Amino acid sequence: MTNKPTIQDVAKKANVSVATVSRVINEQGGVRKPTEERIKQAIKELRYVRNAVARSMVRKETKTIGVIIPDICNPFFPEIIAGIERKAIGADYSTTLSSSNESKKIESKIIQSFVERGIDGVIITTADENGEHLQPLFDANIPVVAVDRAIKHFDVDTVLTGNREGAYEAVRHLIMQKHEKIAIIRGPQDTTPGLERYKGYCQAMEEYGLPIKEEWICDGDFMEDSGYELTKKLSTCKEMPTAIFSSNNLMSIGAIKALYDMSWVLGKEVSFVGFDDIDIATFTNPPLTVVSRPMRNLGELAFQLLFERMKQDPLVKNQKREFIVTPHLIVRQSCKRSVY
Amino acid sequence: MTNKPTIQDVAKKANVSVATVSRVINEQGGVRKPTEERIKQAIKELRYVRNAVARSMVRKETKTIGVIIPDICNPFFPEIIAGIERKAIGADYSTTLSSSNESKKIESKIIQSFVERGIDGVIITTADENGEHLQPLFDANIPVVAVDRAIKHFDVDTVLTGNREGAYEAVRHLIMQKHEKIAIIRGPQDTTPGLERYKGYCQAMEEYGLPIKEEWICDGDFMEDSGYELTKKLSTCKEMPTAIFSSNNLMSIGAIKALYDMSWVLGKEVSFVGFDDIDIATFTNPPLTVVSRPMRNLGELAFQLLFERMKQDPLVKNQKREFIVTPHLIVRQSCKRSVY
DNA sequence: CTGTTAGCGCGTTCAC
DNA sequence: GTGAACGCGCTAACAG
Repeated sequence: MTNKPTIQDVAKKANVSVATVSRVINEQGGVRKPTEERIKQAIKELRYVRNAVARSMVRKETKTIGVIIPDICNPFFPEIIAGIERKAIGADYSTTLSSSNESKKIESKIIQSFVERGIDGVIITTADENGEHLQPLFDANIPVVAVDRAIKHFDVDTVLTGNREGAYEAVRHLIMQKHEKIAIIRGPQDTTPGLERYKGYCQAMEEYGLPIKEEWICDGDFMEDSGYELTKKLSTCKEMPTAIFSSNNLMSIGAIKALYDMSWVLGKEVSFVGFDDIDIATFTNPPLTVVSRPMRNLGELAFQLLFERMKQDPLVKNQKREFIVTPHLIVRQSCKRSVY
Repeated sequence: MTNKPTIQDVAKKANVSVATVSRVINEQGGVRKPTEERIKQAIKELRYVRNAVARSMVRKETKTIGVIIPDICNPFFPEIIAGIERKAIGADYSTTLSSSNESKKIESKIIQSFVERGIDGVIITTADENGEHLQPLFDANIPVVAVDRAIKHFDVDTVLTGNREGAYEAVRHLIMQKHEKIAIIRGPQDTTPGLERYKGYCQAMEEYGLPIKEEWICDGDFMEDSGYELTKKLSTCKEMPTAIFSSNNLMSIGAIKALYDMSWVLGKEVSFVGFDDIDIATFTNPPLTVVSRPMRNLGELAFQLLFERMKQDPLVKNQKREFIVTPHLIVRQSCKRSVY
């Protein structure tokens, strides 16, 4: 960032004023053809590139959006990001990405940095759904879209999945296979996905008059290790479950690993359904039945909503919008009830 | 980004000059305690946050680095990114991420946008190793670090993996299991990883005096589908290979899927080693032997190198540095030579 | 210790 | 059609 030619240099070289150069740079028209050519020539010769910082300064926009996610290594999020970026690049926005590692504190810092930088909008899967820590964003009047997890403290556009329905369908599927003793590995109950998926589980169980033993309810943290540990724990139940519902992808991986390690035979001694599809699903024996959702679409939708906000589309003013994308069950073979 | 209080407002409220406010904001010292307190109070009351754009304008740095990768949905890259971000956040840098989708054209656009935005440095896994399209970065004097793929046209710090050694070890391992007919699913030969891994394969084969049939050499594009298709193709060889070496993670997944679909029995009719570890590796039957590498470290190292460049550390001036991180073989069971 | 002021590079009136 | 000049918010001399 040194000695870069400025609009001044171009103006001088082309024998015009900076105003005229600015006009052709921004394609505002109203410049005679020959002048324009001269300017373009100068730009090329000088290798001039416009300075977005200075431009942001006067325009009061950075054409940049911030994205905050809790864990970039969970394959769910790269898909979301890919969706966001796809749309963003089309709208000529850059994407600044940060991972909070599920820490509210880190998230606050990221937010601070975002508002300092004058980001135009934020898409966030928050580490803390209370959301008071998003205050600075609202102070600065920066539009926010929540993805996958809601935000309680503020009214923001939100893109969620049908968590409850998805979980309900999954458990119902288990029940249809004559399962009655179904355990759940829950996610954090202070997150929308964690709680709603649990509710879906309960709903299905209740609807079919099935009892829910306390020992079948395990609390995980959406990470692989907890899936592993909790599955081991489930194997020690006084009343052994014949099926397990796992609340997310990473915990499913852990769970399956545990099953293998304990020789608790999948699809024979115990059935399994997980929320979110995973690579390993078709490699286990039998393949895993899972709840799947169009992740890339979630990201695209999120950007779309944010974009409208950033443009201050009058149509969407003052109304919180909530989109719930419907997931669907991919039935493979891990739920068949066989001999027990 | 509207009506935000400025340093002026704070100055007025605290009855001092902007210079003094600037001093406390930047913790430069030389301000009497009571004045400082008054200013801090004003900042709090006004909810003032400093404007990084204006600051960048005069400081001529944005405290932002740009990261370009070819495919965010390849789990290899999120790990890299996690490593970069970890270090970056510690050094108080933000990270702007963009995915090129392996397109040189898109990559050029991203680069253009980066230099316009006055990014301080770039970490890139380029879609085109020739690298002429990186010219604008050098025009603008922006330091660059290449990760995983080299850049030919310019001398830049580079972080690579021991691709050849890794592949060599993998193939050698196969040979030690008495395999002689070993096929390779190659990556693009105009990429360092693609080419070097192929060289490692050749080296091992030659060293042990094993012939390489042309039909055993398949050209993939590092994506899952090509792994799938090429494995199918391999099954039609006149002289069937007894082992396959796959050049990357995604192609490995495709390959294994193909094996399953064709009932070409893994670990029995055909052995397998892949470059890069993958989730599914421990779920296949038998589990997959793979070449593994410390991806997060690659990212951390890359940032470290870039950081030194950005600080213009005189120690590193004018020398291109190249780091090669050694991979290692994780031996599982997919290579045992059994009955054929 | 604190204040004044000159830019940083650009977009935008408002004249010409 | 084109140009001159102001100001965006801040930092960095330089004065006091």
